[in-house]
Amino acid sequence: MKNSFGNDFYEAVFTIVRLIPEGKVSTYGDIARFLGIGSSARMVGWALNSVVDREDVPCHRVVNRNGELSGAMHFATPTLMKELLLKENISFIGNAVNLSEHRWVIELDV
DNA sequence: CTATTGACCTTCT
DNA sequence: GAGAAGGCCAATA
Repeated sequence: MKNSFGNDFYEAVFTIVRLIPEGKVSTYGDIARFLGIGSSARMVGWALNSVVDREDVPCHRVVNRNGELSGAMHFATPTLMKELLLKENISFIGNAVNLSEHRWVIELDV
């Protein structure tokens, strides 16, 4: 079946991450769920791993359910992710993002 | 080809 | 409320 993303789960993730507005962040689970949880949130991270070199996809705007920068270690530098988020005026709670203020909800209802 | 790990989340005990 | 286990799909060894 040719779902909107059913063809390429990866492209779907890239597309959504690319649509993340500035100063907002999304979570792996939310994205995976939006796609239909057909592959688990894990695949989302793997997909992003292929995009770390691509500046078209702000992987730094994607964090885990806890708001922690889980994939920060996979970036060029372990602090690059935090730095980028800080430049976006994103609030930080210790080592995690303030999801209460920057949790971007996918346009499911909007 | 089989086994293990991996940027995770949900649910049961 | 906290902790542990399972599940999902894919890639790498």
